[in-house]
Amino acid sequence: MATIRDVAKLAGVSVATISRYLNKNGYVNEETKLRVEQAIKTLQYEPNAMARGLAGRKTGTIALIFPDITNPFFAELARAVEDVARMYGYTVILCNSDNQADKEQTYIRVLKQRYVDGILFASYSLRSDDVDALNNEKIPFIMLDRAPRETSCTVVSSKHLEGAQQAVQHLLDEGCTKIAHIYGPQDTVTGRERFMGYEQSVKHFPWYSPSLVEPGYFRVDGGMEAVENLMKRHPDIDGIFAGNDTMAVGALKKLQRMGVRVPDQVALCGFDGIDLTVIVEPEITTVAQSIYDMGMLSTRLLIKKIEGDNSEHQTHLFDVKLIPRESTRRKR
Amino acid sequence: MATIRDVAKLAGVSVATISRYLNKNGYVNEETKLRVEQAIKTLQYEPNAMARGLAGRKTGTIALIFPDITNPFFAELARAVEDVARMYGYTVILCNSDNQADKEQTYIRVLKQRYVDGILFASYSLRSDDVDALNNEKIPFIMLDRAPRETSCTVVSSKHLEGAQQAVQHLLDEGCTKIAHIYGPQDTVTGRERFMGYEQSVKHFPWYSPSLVEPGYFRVDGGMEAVENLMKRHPDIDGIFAGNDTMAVGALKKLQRMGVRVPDQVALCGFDGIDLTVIVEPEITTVAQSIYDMGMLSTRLLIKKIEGDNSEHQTHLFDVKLIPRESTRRKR
DNA sequence: ATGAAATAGGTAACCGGTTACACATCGTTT
DNA sequence: AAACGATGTGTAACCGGTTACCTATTTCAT
Repeated sequence: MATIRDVAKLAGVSVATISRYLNKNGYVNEETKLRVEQAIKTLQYEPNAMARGLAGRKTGTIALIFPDITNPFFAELARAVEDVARMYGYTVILCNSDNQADKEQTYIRVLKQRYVDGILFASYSLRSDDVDALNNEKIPFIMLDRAPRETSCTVVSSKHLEGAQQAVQHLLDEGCTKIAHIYGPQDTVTGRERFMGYEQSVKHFPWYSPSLVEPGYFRVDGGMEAVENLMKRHPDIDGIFAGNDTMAVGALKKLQRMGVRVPDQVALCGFDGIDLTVIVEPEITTVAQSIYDMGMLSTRLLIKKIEGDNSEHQTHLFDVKLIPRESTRRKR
Repeated sequence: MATIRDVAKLAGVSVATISRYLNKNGYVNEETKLRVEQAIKTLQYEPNAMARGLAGRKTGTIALIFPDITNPFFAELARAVEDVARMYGYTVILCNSDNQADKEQTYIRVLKQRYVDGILFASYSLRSDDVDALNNEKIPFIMLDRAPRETSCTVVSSKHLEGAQQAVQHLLDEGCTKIAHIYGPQDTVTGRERFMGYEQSVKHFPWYSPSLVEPGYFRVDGGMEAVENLMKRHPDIDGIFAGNDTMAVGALKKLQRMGVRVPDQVALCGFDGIDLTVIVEPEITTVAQSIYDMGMLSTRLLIKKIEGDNSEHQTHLFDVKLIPRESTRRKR
């Protein structure tokens, strides 16, 4: 591999000039520029990222930490992040924390050691002192869907509470008279807010009971298990709001296995808007988030921060949109 | 951030000793070791990965390049790779090439610049001269499922041809009398070999016709489109072998939309063994690969290579296993 | 007693970039 | 004509590690 000094020698200039040319800062004569370009080409010179990182403290890398690579939600998010990052010349390191706080911590350590320029958190084990620590280290980061303490970092999220209320209202509108909820991890804002939205929408009904909720851990198998327990306790449930789509898919699966007709006997609504919901039959009604847009915006914000934007921490809340599909289309 | 020299000063030794302690090479006295540990702790010292990479040419990073992050097959593969890498102290950079050759090339360039210790290719745009180039650069790599030229690199793959034949045989056993094939990209070994397996198994039947195959691009929507075209041309098809599971899922979806009963009217078999096949109803028969094991083995092989194993290039072929499910269970 | 081997640790060059600072030239302003 | 700013380029220190090479002491077999 050729080094910058080889190029300098061949072009008959000093390394500083090459560096200036590469980074487009400082003055370089037009003719010199041509000679440098020629030298770079003949030597097939590629600047060494390690040396660059070491000397300049910029690596052109951002990391996305997310909790579950098998959840299509994060797959889509990752694509958005990658697309934008690529556009700005950054590389993305995808880090799957597998919902384990220690993995997440390891990643943070490793990423700091590697001088990533910024971090996007779509994972949630982070406590507010972790956030403070990151702030102290001055490493730019953005939280997706989680805000341990609102003002201390920039957050990109959706209107989860509102969405959950829309979902429940939709089920009510379709004539459901006893609606259960499969909730996600309560140490996540997403899981918590959607739960709250459900609770607020149904608590004043006479049929409401705290035994109408079951955890589903944001996973397919969790959704299946939850349905089983719910239907055992309340065979007369006629509507289920699942805290995310993967759980909704699991719920549907289990309902079908139990011989419960969807939507006739039980109407089902999910949350997120991933493609999985239109792959199954019947297609599942869901509260769609603008996943790709969230990914794009957060990446843009992060890159801005990296490149010196010092504006205040902001919170961006995306609208959500209920998409009615077959799983809630009931004959009245 | 504390540096190695700070630690050296505090511990009252030279940087070489710290380095020796950190890398566990060379001799370090027990007492000295304790002082060093103490110093590291009080300074909260973390070695700088950039400097390490630059000086030692080892970064403790491996990259996994794959074509489609939305395909659960690669999600599972990625988890296996990550798990093993973690075990050996390596970090994984996940690179989603989105099936675009240029993205793949960009990644290779970027990864080389960043001194990744090794690369795992589950993507396939690589031509044999690319492979030669990698070999020349002496950067360890392993191909998953693709072997441009068998002897020039280590390959981990499955018995695709055999699996495809098993799939077709299974459909025949279940009484199918006209079997179509939805094939994957023909510039992939996987797509090609499964196609060949199908072709070899059916070409001697009187009902066989080249118009019984359609491309599905390994994607859900591709599978849907393919089914539409196939059924238009041959309404009497009673069996479909899809070249992978995502296409099979798409096929099922379309068949259901078209009012075709699965498996009664058309039996359906996929390939890969991803969880999606048991989420849909009916559950889809598939030829399962040992995805996780393939990921584990290839990562182990890669790390071995990185750590100096110079044995010959080998080809590891995993067995596949037909898993009969409802989508092919026919009343006879 | 002696020399080889094992143990312990220091010095300084090096990895391949970036950049502060110095210096030179040239056109423009006053 | 002197002063100044813009342009163009080189020198060398520095980023934070690794490691080759060297020195010194201890252990141990002969």
